[in-house]
Amino acid sequence: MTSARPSTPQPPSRRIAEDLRRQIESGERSPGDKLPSERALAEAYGAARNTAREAIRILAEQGLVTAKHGSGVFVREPQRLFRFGSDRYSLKNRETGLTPFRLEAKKQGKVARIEVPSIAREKPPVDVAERLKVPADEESVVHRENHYFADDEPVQIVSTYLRWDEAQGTLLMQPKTGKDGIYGRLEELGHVMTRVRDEISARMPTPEEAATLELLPGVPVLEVLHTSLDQDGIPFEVSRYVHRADQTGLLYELPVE
Amino acid sequence: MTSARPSTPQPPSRRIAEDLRRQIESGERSPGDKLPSERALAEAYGAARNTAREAIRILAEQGLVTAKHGSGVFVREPQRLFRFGSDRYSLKNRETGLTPFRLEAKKQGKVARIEVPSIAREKPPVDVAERLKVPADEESVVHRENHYFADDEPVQIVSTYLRWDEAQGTLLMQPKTGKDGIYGRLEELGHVMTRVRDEISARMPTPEEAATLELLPGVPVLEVLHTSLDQDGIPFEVSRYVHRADQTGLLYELPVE
DNA sequence: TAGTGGTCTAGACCACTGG
DNA sequence: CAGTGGTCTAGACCACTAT
Repeated sequence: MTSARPSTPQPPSRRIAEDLRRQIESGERSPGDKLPSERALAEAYGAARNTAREAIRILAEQGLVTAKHGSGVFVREPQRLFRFGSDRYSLKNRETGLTPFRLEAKKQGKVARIEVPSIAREKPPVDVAERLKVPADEESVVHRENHYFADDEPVQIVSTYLRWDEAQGTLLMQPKTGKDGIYGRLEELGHVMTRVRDEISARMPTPEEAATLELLPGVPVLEVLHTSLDQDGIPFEVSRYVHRADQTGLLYELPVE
Repeated sequence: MTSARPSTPQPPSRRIAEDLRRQIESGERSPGDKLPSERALAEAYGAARNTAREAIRILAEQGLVTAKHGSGVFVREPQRLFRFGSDRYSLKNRETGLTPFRLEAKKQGKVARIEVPSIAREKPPVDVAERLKVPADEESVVHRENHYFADDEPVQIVSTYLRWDEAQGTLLMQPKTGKDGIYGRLEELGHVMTRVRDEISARMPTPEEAATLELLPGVPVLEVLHTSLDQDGIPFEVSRYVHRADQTGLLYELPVE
């Protein structure tokens, strides 16, 4: 009498989602494959279209499938990961004349493009003010916002904050900052990067970030709040990196003790 | 006649979501506050309940609100972050007699608990095999799975992989591994941790992970694939950490160059 | 133009929470 | 018990994509 093992009889939408998930993970449906249409799924399972649709939503939330309006629902392609390493701040990289991002893009055979949508004097966000040790209630920083693209696809958003009293009237206020970029200029100001502190978290994107990064539903972002410390332990630069997590990984390699 | 600025006349569900989002971000609705019920929202906007429900779903996906079945929808409380640092591997911590997790839990005033649901000889996942430099098609590793709790709330899942030929017949096969934990035993086997490599990514959880970590919808996970290298540069331990991103952050502090 | 996903309506019943 | 979210039905129209 007692049936097999329906410990919790799942609702139809979950059951459909589970079936499809199994098919995808077993390789029965490969990346790029088109799933049956919502209407077809509904009919096959004797359910309403909304129920089939809910099943698709569950899979999309897990990052397994992507809906293309007017076209169909497809099994998501596994993405090659960009890797941003702890060596991205390394001085060695300067010898190449390439920024870390251009270097990584080149490794992946992609064309890097960097936009600088804004450079402005601003009040810093509280977390930035804390780390840069500047007042949060004054326009104490310069905010440089950068957008990074690989083959014209957006990959990361970077907001860099510098002390206004140092950056004022220098190349740090310009889109082109000269040889070795901002770190080159900051070195001339007496700040040699000696230690870095990266605070890493993950979350779902804001609508603005989703739009800028052209993120599909169900793709989180990696946020890195980076602080550069100079030879005297003084923080002289804070940056917030927002990476799309479906194409980006981080790599930290470090000595112990 | 021409209305204000409906550049893209948003569908009602988005409009409702946007309204609520503004209210939350402006502080008009504070963390812990209860939102109007789906039925109330629907009536207020002259929409069907499903439309109001869709608006709530959008906010939940962004991690802004949490639905409590039978109770209501609430503005999510900002979570205090656990911080796992690059010093979690540090030998200094051994002097405290506490593992890094217990140490961090204590800092936060919480009670740590660790479960070891399984220890078994297995075939390693391909990414682990690559890093540990063992064959992927044999039962070449011991897999220790650990679940970590703070005040009985699950915080992270850790899968540790060790070479079978080294772990066989030692305390490394037991839940209690003795003084200084597995690293103590591995040191006795001649492996002094000298460098670590952490590969970090973020993604949505699998259903199993969501269940184990009791994750609410819209919460991603942080995955760290960790490799320990000894004094000869030989990898002797690989671990996969899966953290809930709503309560966990990572901190890496390191010298440059 | 046919087929797809995106959104919506107006109901319904169930499962859970709280007083 | 009343009120809440969770799920479902059976339609409908729209927007987009391919052919």
